[in-house]
Amino acid sequence: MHAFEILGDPVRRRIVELLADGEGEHPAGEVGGVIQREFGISQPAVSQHLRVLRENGFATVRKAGARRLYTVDAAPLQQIDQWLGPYRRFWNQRLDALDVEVARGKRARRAPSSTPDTESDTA
Amino acid sequence: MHAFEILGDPVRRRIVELLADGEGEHPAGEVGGVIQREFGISQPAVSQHLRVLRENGFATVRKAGARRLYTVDAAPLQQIDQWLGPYRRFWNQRLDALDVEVARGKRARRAPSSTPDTESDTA
DNA sequence: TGCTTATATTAGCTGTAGCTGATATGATGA
DNA sequence: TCATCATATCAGCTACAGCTAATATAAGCA
Repeated sequence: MHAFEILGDPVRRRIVELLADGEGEHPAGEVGGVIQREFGISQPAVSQHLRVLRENGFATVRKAGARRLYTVDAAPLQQIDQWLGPYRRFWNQRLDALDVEVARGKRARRAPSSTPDTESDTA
Repeated sequence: MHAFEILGDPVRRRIVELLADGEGEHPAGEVGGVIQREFGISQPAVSQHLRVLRENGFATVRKAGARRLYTVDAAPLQQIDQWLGPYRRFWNQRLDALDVEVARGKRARRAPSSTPDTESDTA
């Protein structure tokens, strides 16, 4: 199941956001409570979404007594980030021309930028 | 309809890839042919996917005689890129810790993040 | 004019994702 | 040992995404 498909669901997207909020682990109930309030869905529904996230590498669980502590795993997100790679040129080429220095955070020491593009396609 | 949902479908994902391949415009039939071969679906199916992409800002069309020339529009992709923003720390901090010096080519001495949580939950 | 080519639209079918209610599992405290 | 949390699982329902076959639209060509 592709990462995009997983995040296609707004509930799962929100769960990932909640899991990534703050550092470290979040008990299922904590996240679940928020989701149930925000989306008006039942506890099993949330649990099923958590399962999908688990089974697809978006989260890992650890048992702590009766609780299940969830941690977000960013690997699939990074995968999306990589898929996005080739398309960045579409909005980067504008930035390049206009204000690459500003975008970088004024860290330009000198302005040598002799080779701004590694591959110049002449297509 | 959220960008993730659009790209959740493998056919649409592939269409976006094909549209972004090379520079500029692609006739519907060209893309459609590839898709039909790769996925074994009908022409209307492709056309419907193209419609979804159109209506959600992933592509624009121009009529050229009997042809429809499609161009990818990266705006929704950029939106995803932005959504991804907060999660980059997960794979960037590893880079930071491990080989930021290698990557940057010089030694960057970072102060340890003394305030990890900006907002304490008082809700 | 009519045939063909390129593409879109429509109507209708079907599989399945996501939901709920009920229930299982297992830790916890009295 | 039992009642009670915390969470997961299961069975079954339903809406809808994506498909196809048929057809519409419109341009190109003889």
